[in-house]
Amino acid sequence: MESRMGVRKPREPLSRERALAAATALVDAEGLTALTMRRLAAEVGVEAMSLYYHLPGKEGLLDGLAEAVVTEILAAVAAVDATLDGEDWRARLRQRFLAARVVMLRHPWAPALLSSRPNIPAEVYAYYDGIIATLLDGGFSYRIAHRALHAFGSLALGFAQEVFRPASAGGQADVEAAEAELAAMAEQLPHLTAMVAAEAHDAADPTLGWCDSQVEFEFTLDLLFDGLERARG
Amino acid sequence: MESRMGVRKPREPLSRERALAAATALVDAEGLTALTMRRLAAEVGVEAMSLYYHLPGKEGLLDGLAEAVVTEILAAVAAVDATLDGEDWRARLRQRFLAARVVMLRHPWAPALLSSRPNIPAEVYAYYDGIIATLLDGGFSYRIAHRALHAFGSLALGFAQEVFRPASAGGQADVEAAEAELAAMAEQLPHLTAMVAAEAHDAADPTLGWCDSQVEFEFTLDLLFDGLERARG
DNA sequence: TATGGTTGCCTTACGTCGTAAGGCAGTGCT
DNA sequence: AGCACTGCCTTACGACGTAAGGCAACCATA
Repeated sequence: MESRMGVRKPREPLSRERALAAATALVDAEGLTALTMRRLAAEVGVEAMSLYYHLPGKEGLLDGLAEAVVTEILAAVAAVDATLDGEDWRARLRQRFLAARVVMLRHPWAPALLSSRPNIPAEVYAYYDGIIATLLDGGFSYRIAHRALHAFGSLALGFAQEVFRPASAGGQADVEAAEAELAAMAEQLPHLTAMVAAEAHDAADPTLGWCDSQVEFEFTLDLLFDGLERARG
Repeated sequence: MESRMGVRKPREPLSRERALAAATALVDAEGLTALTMRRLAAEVGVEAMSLYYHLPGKEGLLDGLAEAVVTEILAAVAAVDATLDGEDWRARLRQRFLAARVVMLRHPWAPALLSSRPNIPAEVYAYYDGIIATLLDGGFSYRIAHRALHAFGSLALGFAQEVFRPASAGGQADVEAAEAELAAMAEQLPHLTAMVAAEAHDAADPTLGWCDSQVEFEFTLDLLFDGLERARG
């Protein structure tokens, strides 16, 4: 027996999801700089400090936003991928990237947000796992799959920072946390973890951007040079 | 006859250059978030508001920082390029990129800074002009040179934002200002301006990142796919 | 030598930001 | 009845960028 005293619902109680949805709408409409705690609070009809009951602070809010975008990308990619059963790796990868791009165009602030986040959202790993899976399915070795990921750069998520690794500014703890997190969901990222294992990176670098070694850089360089030479006409 | 009354110079009077040098040192040591007007002022032994005599505000400070990094890149690139007279385009481009990368590794904050600037520093145009010159010298058409620039992405300046164009948030004025600026130094950017003219972009898009059209995106995609296919082994 | 403008730095103050600390009404469980 | 918890609020603090204005030292000119 639920209480049903008023025809007017006084207010549904606000949740992390509602807050994040409002934040996304705000940022879509007015850009990242418009997103302040007070402003978002006003947007959902609440005072600033009330947000802290549902979100762990501004950074947590931004993390949530980033997570939400990647989730949206994940969904879009999964949708197109499901329609491409018979296709080869090129067609599949192409459609994946194009689908991700559509989401990015809907949220132009996403690349800047993602590249500014000190810790990589967990969903990003899942996204990359799907790319790796497609490559492996296409007959690529772990090594080339790895290098391909680097080479794709900004085509995958709309941004790329070859040199800069935000985690490097965050100290050792963040790296360890990222490692632990990655290990925790290893069975959900079979291809990624297998690739990392196969590549046998130094233990300190188990994510996907830090191994910005000279060799990755030059591999991409040569890939592009070769392609351009052929296109020179 | 200059006045020379004291053995002790009371203080040399602080300049834009000294302020920018201090800012660079600060950011190298403690990251972009440590750069505040008050902190920088303290660093050069002055009160915060005194900085406004030499710099037009925080944004102007960041612009100056960005300009300084690109200038450093420009110098490094010019130095190596001078030693590569007989080499082909591949070797020259490679050394250019690697030289730029060294500077980036010295200033890990540079990609984030550059990608966050609402207006592209003028020096960036000069940098791209040099790349285009190398490509043209290597026998490339303006069209392929243009697409090559897009394909290089983050290899050139350490970052790339395929979708996001900061200027889009800045309104019309910024685009016009950029156009005017570019036109003003057209004779210093012969290859860039020639390429833009040859490509006949829509008048609204004369810079280097905005033409992030589907075709550029897919060109890069195919370039990489072709290269990867050959590397598949 | 007196004077007035310019240069370089300072003090004070305002509005905005994120958020710590604590209050207070409503709900549900014991 | 009592109490804990939930969800929101008020107040307040320190840090930020910067507008407004003051003040001393310098310099050129009369």
